[in-house]
Amino acid sequence: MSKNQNVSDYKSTKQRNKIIQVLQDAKRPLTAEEIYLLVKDELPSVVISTIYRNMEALKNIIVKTVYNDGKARYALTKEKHTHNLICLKCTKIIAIEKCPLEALEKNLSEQNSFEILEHKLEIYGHCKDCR
Amino acid sequence: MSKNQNVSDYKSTKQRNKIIQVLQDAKRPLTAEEIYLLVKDELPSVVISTIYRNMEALKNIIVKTVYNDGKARYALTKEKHTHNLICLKCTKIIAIEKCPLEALEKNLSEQNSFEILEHKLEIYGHCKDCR
DNA sequence: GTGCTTGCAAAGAGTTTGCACCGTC
DNA sequence: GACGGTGCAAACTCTTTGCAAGCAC
Repeated sequence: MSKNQNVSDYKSTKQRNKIIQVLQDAKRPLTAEEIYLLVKDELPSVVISTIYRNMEALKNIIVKTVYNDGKARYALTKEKHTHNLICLKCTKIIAIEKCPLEALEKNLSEQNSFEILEHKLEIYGHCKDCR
Repeated sequence: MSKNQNVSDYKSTKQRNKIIQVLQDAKRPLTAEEIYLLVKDELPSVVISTIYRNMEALKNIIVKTVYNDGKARYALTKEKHTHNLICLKCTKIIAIEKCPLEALEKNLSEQNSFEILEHKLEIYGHCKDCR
């Protein structure tokens, strides 16, 4: 029944705490390397496998999404569920406030006898500045 | 101005023709390895880099989507635009007939001053047999 | 002290690329 | 015959894993 604020049953380490803080501060999902570089600012000895292992260890509070560039992005699930508009020119990422799928999942689920657990939506195009 | 049925300006080779045929016959997006194995049935000497190079060469008629398992899937764009329900247990893939986003793109585009060129939607959960 | 976590190094998976030969146009 | 396509092998990127030392509880 133990349940800490952030990490439920995991040990609290400098690396883990900083990783969570980096994700909390992030405005958008981050790649493992982006997390690594931000953590490294404060903990220079950290290695990238520590990032990957924590993404696995903390998977209950993290969502992973692989983008079309082949790199996974990670974000805290406690942050509100978002999708992104991704600019193909400048790679800017714009969050969509309201998930457009909530209303549709019930129908999809019933029509296909499929229990929906999660979904991935990314929209690619050109942002205002790059059009 | 030359424009063939399938391949517009590209050379027609045994490998390329078979790759396109495999994609035309496929009921769902295929990984490079799946394409490779199907092509190999008929052309045993084919190598997987030929698949990847053709995915690049034919990118005007192919859509690539990277799933959360880190593998890219490829499908012909001429096939009708689909999204998939992906079972997390048996990895079965069920196509969704009607794109639920068409109706929403206009709003999203206007609200964010974003020119939408393509989108990716995958839904994960448990299929009828795995629930 | 026990067991999870880390750093380091090496291995794996998926994908890309250099090169010489081959086949299409 | 020229040029793009292919097979082969090696390289590259992202991610995962084995191991011994370190740290949290």
